[in-house]
Amino acid sequence: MPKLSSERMKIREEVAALKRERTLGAAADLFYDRGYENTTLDDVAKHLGVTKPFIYANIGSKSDLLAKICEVGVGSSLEVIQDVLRKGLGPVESLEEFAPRYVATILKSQKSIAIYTREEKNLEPKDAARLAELRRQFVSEIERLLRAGIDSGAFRIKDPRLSALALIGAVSWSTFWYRPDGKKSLEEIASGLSDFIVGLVRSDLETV
Amino acid sequence: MPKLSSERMKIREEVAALKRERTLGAAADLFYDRGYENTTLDDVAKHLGVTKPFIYANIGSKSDLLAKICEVGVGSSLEVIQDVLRKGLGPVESLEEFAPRYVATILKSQKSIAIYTREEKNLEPKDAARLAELRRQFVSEIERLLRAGIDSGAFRIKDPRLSALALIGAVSWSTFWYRPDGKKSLEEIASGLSDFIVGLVRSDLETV
DNA sequence: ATGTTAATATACTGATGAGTATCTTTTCAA
DNA sequence: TTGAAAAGATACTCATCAGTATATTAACAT
Repeated sequence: MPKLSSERMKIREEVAALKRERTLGAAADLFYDRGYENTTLDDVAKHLGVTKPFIYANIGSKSDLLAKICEVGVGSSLEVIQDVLRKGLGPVESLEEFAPRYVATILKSQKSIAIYTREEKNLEPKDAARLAELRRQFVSEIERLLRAGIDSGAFRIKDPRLSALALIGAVSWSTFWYRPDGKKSLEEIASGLSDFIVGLVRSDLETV
Repeated sequence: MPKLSSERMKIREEVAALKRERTLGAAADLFYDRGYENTTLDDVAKHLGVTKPFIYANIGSKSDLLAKICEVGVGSSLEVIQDVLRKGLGPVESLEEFAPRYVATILKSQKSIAIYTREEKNLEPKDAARLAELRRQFVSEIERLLRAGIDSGAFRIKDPRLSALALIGAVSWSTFWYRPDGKKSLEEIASGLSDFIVGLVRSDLETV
């Protein structure tokens, strides 16, 4: 193996990253439109203008591809809540910062979330377990936020866990009906859904 | 073909119905646990103690099986909202009657709804279109109910369509986390989620 | 320039599973 | 009882793909 300058290494890595990104993008488009089992690796390769071994060399097996696509959405959702909680704001402020960012993140990673929801059973058990753990963490952070709001009297809800699941459901479900080219813009939906959520739990609002 | 008495016909039909019901049940269990593509018709037949031609004779192809399973949940949800609206109650009363019945229906047809959500891409286009139309009708009935409540000033929400989708999402999402053998009973969840929904839209409640 | 290695394509294999043709058993009317 | 038809099992076919061994081309260090 020839020694490479760090400059060249950098380019190599960037090229590799680009290939992975494009491959994941093409695969996500196809998995989203047709479903995982109705998409062959040859289809994905064709859409990239390459052939199957290209995918195996750069990403790995079909289920590796799926796992990497699924990770995007859960991963970024978790980052949002953790980032908000890290600031140590009060429950109302936290929720008001979290809600619009969360909805926007979900809509932006629409395909990833939809694919994860639909195709979880096609993940390798190892990947499924890893992602389920991320999801579990996410739910439990939201629950923690809601509990704090209940304790402080700022939220009108009773059951923090059930409310967390309902809230997550209301938002996650949007990945099935949202169309980027629809009447409402991403921003309008994010703001509408987010008002809905905030109004949902806050006890001091008459109309949202 | 020998002429059969109507009595005998009745038994025949009941037997056929029983076979279909059992077959759909076994298939739903397997599709729910492993996913559609990870379940073979031989698996389904094995769980029924029969062989593949039994399924073809009584139901049809694998995707017919899927379509019939998916229809259960959407169908019964639609029935609930239509039944409630038929009574011509006010928006608040309608919502209060609808919510708990809807959640209970969804939880009872959990597998059907989860399978439909996950496996829609594996339906024949014809079946997919038919079921999508049922779903569209359902959303639009809920939207109508919410709009009535907004017009009468009883509901705190602004956008009836977005709220309908959020509400449906909050409930439908439960099919992914609900476990019949979990801590909370179906009734507890139905009541909790339903209070959440009602409190969500009503403007005259302090705490739900 | 040139030899070496990395990247990618071509062309294959092997397993799988939906759907079916055919054989066998059960049911039941007369 | 019997024979015809309905129900179902056995045993196949045939297409599809994930994954890979091998051949080819491109990149690049010296």
